[in-house]
Amino acid sequence: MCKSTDPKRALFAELAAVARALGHEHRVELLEHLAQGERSVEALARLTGLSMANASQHLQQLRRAGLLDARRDGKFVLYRLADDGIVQLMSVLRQTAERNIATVGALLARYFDGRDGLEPIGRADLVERAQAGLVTVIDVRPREEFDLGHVPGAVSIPLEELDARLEELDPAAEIVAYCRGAYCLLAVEAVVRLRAKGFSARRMEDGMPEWRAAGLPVVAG
Amino acid sequence: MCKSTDPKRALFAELAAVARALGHEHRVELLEHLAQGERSVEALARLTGLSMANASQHLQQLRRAGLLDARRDGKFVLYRLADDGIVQLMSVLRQTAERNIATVGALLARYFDGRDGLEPIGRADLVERAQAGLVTVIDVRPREEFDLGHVPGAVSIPLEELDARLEELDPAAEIVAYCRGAYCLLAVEAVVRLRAKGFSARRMEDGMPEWRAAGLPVVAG
DNA sequence: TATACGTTCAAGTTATCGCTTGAATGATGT
DNA sequence: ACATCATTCAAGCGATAACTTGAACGTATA
Repeated sequence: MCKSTDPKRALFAELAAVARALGHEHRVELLEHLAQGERSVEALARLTGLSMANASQHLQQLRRAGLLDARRDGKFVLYRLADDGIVQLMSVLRQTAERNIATVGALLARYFDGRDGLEPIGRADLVERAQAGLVTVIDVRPREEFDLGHVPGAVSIPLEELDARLEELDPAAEIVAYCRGAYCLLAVEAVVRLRAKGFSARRMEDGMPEWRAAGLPVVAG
Repeated sequence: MCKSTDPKRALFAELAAVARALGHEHRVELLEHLAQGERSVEALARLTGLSMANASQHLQQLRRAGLLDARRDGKFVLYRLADDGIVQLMSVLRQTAERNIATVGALLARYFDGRDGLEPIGRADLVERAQAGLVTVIDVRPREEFDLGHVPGAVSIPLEELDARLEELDPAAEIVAYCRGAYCLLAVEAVVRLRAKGFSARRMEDGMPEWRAAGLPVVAG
């Protein structure tokens, strides 16, 4: 039979340990933020609404599971994903959840279909049409995140500034908005507002982390 | 900002719930067995060494997470994976664990490198060479699992019978063995024994569940 | 109908997890 | 050296998960 049951068991235990690290709402949220780039504990605590001590503990748990790396920069400790493959792991987890959990489907239907009728545009299509000059790509995340890395050629228009900067956009071109990922609602909101103003707008599938994970070029600064 | 924080939180919670379902050694092992095909609670309890009540509870937990389906057949309740994509989820989880956890690498090194020097053969290569008649494919799992589904053209030689059935194998052909998956050691053991007898033997990458998940043909019965 | 068997349920114990609070550590700037 | 700030550690509480035991449920066989 499978000769040594010990190492098999140990492997199962390791897999379970990694899975358990993903097995908490707050840690999933932390990873979602960290998929954007490295962040300090304080920034993550603020973004998630967790106490510093609590955020720190969850981050250390993720680090112990091998999902995060930490480095010190001055008085801050910056965490980041240990590996770009972790985005893929989150993505597959999300797909599984979407397929299997009725409530997820319902949530998505409620918050996407009703607000954003059109299918999102795929990354490959987007690259093609952007090169042909057919689309204007806008990045609706906060400028801080834009600076850390964005789609080449994209214009930074944080959602708060969108209404004030409509005149910058070409009404003849199709506008494609993107933000942090499949479940970030920034881009959905942007599309809804743009359509209300008569623009032809769609959102890009997923968001920055998946773009990066797909090996597509990223511009920083 | 991201308009409603509620649905986002709910989504994180759902992802975490799925991950938490994978977050126990025994449930990972159960899924690994179920990747081979549907099994009764009794069979799974026997395979894993768990008590029936305990196995039942873990299975129900996996079912609640949407990872398993159950159906009744006579006095047995048969569980199976709710979705072939779950094999992919397990696979990505394994890859992440391998990349990130030193101990997993060490375990693999200890139990594979020392026993099975050659790289495993990829599925695409295997299909090609099998069609050209260059290799003999053997399935070293118990016959019960072979019957539930195997690689077309493969010969069922459970590991226990291998030594007694060496004369069936062509010493001139290359022999490729496969079993349940990347961490099943049946095929590794078979390769070691065959090489000791002078055969040219390798193992196939991964195993039956991944073959099935890759969309390659499967023969049953 | 009665019995056997596989499975699930319910209750109870032990261990672990998540969170808060308050103190300790480590780097920075005056 | 001192104060400041970001982070981590340590202790304690409440909640949840894992496992065992014994009983209940459903289905097939005598």
